[in-house]
Amino acid sequence: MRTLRAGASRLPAQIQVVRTGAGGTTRPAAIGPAPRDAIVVGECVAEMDRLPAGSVDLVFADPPYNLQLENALSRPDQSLVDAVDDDWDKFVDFAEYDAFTRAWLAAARRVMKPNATIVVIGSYHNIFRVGSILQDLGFWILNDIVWRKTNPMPNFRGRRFTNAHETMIWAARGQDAKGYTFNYEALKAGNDDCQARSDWLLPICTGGERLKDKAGRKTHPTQKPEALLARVLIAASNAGDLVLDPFFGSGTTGAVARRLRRSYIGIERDPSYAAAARARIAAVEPLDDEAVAIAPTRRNEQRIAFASLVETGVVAAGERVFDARRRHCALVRADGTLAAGPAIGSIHKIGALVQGLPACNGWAFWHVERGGDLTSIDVFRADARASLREAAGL
Amino acid sequence: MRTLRAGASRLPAQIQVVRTGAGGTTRPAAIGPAPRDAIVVGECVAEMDRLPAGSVDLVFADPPYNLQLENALSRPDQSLVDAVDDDWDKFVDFAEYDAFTRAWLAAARRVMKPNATIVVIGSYHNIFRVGSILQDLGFWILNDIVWRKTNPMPNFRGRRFTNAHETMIWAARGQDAKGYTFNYEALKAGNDDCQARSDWLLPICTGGERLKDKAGRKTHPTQKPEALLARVLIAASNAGDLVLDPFFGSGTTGAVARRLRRSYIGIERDPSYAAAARARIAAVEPLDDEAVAIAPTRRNEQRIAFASLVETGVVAAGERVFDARRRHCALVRADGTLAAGPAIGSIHKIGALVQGLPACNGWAFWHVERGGDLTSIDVFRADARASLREAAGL
DNA sequence: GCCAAATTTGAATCGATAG
DNA sequence: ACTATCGATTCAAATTTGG
Repeated sequence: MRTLRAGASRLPAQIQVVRTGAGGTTRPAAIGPAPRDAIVVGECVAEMDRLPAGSVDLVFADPPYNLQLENALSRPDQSLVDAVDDDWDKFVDFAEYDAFTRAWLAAARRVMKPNATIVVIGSYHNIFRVGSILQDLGFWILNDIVWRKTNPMPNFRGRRFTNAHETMIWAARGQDAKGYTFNYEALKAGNDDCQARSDWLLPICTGGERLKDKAGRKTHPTQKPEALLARVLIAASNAGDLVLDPFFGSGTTGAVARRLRRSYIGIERDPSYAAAARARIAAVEPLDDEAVAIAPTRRNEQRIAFASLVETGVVAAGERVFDARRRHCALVRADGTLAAGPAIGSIHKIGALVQGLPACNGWAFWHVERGGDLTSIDVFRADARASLREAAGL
Repeated sequence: MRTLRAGASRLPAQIQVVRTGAGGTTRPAAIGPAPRDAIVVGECVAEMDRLPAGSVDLVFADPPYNLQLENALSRPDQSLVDAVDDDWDKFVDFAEYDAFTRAWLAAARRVMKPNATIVVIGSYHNIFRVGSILQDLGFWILNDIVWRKTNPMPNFRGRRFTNAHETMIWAARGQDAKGYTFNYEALKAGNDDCQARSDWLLPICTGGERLKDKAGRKTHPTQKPEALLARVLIAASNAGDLVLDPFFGSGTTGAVARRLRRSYIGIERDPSYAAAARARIAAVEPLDDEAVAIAPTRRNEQRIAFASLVETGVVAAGERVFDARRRHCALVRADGTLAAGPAIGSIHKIGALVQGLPACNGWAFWHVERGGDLTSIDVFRADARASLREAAGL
């Protein structure tokens, strides 16, 4: 349970709902600056075509699964399973589903920034079509991610394995897009300092989180858990980023985006879903900046030159550096290079040379003698960074 | 360890190796009764075309994955990863891979009995192509099954999630094939009387099971674990059934089939792989008829990430954690890290930092306020474990 | 011989930047 | 588009080496 704090009740005035004309048929034009924190009622391809190219940082899509249910399914006690039988999940054949998929993925790709990524969730009914078309359109798959459900619906007929997972495909806009957002360090720190895997274990959406009408019927048949979206947004976006969800449904993406201080655009063709999403998001309290700011990573830390350690005397010119087991050693020169026999070069080059390797991280490899023990030169780099931060008033 | 029993040492006289003419180009004809317990050296499409239609009970296929590796990958210690760079995994583009896939799947479909099923394993590189083509050819997908690896290769660059699983697609010959084999009760009985799920946790193939040459080099780059094949054969075939593997490789399918008293046909185009498979299978001791039952693995999967407690709201992002005597405190961030002043890191790292210690068990150290009192976060971890066990039906 | 420590390895579409 | 440089990056399990 989340409790309200001071300021919690302020309304999200920035939430807008844009409506297409009745019928919601194709209607291009628009292409101003992309709206932020908006729900658009309309067809997703037409509405994406109205957004400016290269404007969103992340796409999360939960498209129709193209379930092929021919008969009603009943439980062993003869009660009826409330299956997905909505019009939006009816496709005549694979060709039609493929054409639909190609259209919305192409539209999504246009509005993605060059370094944006896309996450599409699906089941075996549709995910192979989606994955193939993603590849055909030039997307570059980064991972397929398995959402393992702690509490899946059992297989009542006993003719298959319990369908206990869904699959997400995470893809960059293209093979050359190397600068995509992946908050590796944050995910690792949140996972007992162990790198995050491609299989995620999470419960399905139930209980108080599941939207229901007054009669207790679920508002949307495939509402995704907020925990799933939270992990997606934390992994592949930063605070302030713009997240597009072309199949907004009950608005889980918007609710989590607002809580994590991302902006969102949700496109939904059913006005009643859009209304439910709007009310839901309005009740969300964004987290404090501090709770969602990007964790600093080693990648974006201040660079320290080994030469500056020598200049300041932290490591003395003329002393010797060793590897952790004293199998190799080298001489520190006044200009911040090392000498090993006739060879002179950077801490990395000489580290690689003495080991006969193509490369080496000299910061991790070399140590100096302090009080009889060996101390990694990386310790002195960390000290230098700390004093730099202090000097900067942090 | 399997011990030899009376009659155990009889040689598998029925193992035959059939060879195509040199070059192994297309060579139809044949179509007598299907061979049993045979390894055929040749191209899989041509060799399948020589088998009679409707003759096999199960197809297991581990086709080339179409990896598209451009550069060498080295570990942090500069050792080189032995990547798959074999000729059989070279395709110029997706179109060529698709044509190849369509050809072998169509050939396999012809030789399947009406109620036969097929299992194809792959990774995100190829599985979406395979799944789409299966559907296009009229196969009816029954499940996608996730093989979760207990010991996957880590992601060395920190740019993606650890690729910790592979995907199998299990499909019937067509939508109308209702009489396929699925040993539901056996799987359930072997799984603590709990329905078998679509996610399987198994180690990769290492140790004594991994075939190696005299120099210690692995015989085949992608040898699958026998436990995986055993579960497939137990689930989708019966003793005496004929199992076809068109990409036989090191012969895992044949070895497990022989042990579980199924017959097999293995097609392999590389004579040296076929020879290794033949020797391997000859050493396998078939189980007693009654012993052909299930040995399920339920491994400890108790690891709970602090991030998952935050995602599910058990611990709220934005709240504060304290040590038992409230001498230290930190802020819970949405990604499951803690913030103490400017420092951000895991529960362990920040616990160590605030105490000025080199290490700290964050689970034991940190507490949250609940009803005015402090509760150890380890209590919530224990709760999460308990509900996991419950969800697993234990 | 036994236990501890060190080493090896696995289907991988795995950098950024300056010049 | 290319090269050279800097320096960032790993988990589980089996096997080998050392004490």
